[in-house]
Amino acid sequence: MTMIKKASQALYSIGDLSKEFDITTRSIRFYEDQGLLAPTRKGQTRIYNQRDRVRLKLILRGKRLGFSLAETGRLFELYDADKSSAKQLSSMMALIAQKKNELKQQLDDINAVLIELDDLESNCQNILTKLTH
Amino acid sequence: MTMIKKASQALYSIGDLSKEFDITTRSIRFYEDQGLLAPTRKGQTRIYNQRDRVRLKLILRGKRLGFSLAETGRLFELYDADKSSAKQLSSMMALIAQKKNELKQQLDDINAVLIELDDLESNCQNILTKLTH
DNA sequence: AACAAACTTTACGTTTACGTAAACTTCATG
DNA sequence: CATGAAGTTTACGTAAACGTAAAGTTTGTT
Repeated sequence: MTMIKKASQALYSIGDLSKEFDITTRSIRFYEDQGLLAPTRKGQTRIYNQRDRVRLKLILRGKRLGFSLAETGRLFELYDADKSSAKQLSSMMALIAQKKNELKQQLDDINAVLIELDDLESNCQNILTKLTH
Repeated sequence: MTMIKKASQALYSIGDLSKEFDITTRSIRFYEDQGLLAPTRKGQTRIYNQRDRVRLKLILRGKRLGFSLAETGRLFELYDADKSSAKQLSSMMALIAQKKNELKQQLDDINAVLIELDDLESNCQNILTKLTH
């Protein structure tokens, strides 16, 4: 409930995070189950630090983008991945390039829908003005 | 399999569309089941016209954006909706505004991820050059 | 001490978006 | 005419992402 502080390290309970991001504790535990979070424990109780919190934020951003949890997990792996071998690195860059392409496609899609909605909106506005006039 | 023409109206079989958009016929029938498509019939067989095809394209664009089929359905309804009453129109415009906000949020999200991926990419490129050098 | 609030695990249920198989009809063609 | 390709319906199965109890522990407060 109250934020736990310990040597200038901000710590959070599962309830803290569920309130902050307006999700259920069930969801947070599920993300852990799927390997996307790994809070420490104090006894049985989960303790989340700043990094965990950022991860959770990233998970939710991914969801807004229509990423599956598995996809978001793969992105996490990309960040944490072993960058020691050239082979690793180039297969990694291929993945990055692919993701970038998907996202660019998504950008185009969104812009298209936005234009259509703008169109529809001004159309509605027009009819409305005529109606109330 | 061959495209059916009839007085300059382009018509398609379910197989045509499944090939064109690289999806299964099962999916197409499912979209119909959910009320997103309504092809005419020739006997038992579904016949899709240009409008159906466009709709299908929009469904798939929606999917790329992470829309549920229900959401896409609601968008379709927006387009087709009754624009006769001022009440209808304004509640409709509220919906449009909401969707626009969601999409703008999504735009921001995508741009953020793209920047991060660019970052990660150049990072990788850097290490790779040093490694192979 | 007792009580509520917040935490825990376990486990079955639910929705969405199809996959997959079975069993059938229709149609062009060798 | 049979046979293969493409269409149909019906129906059960499945993965993802949780929802929703149930049943128990821990902790701070009255």
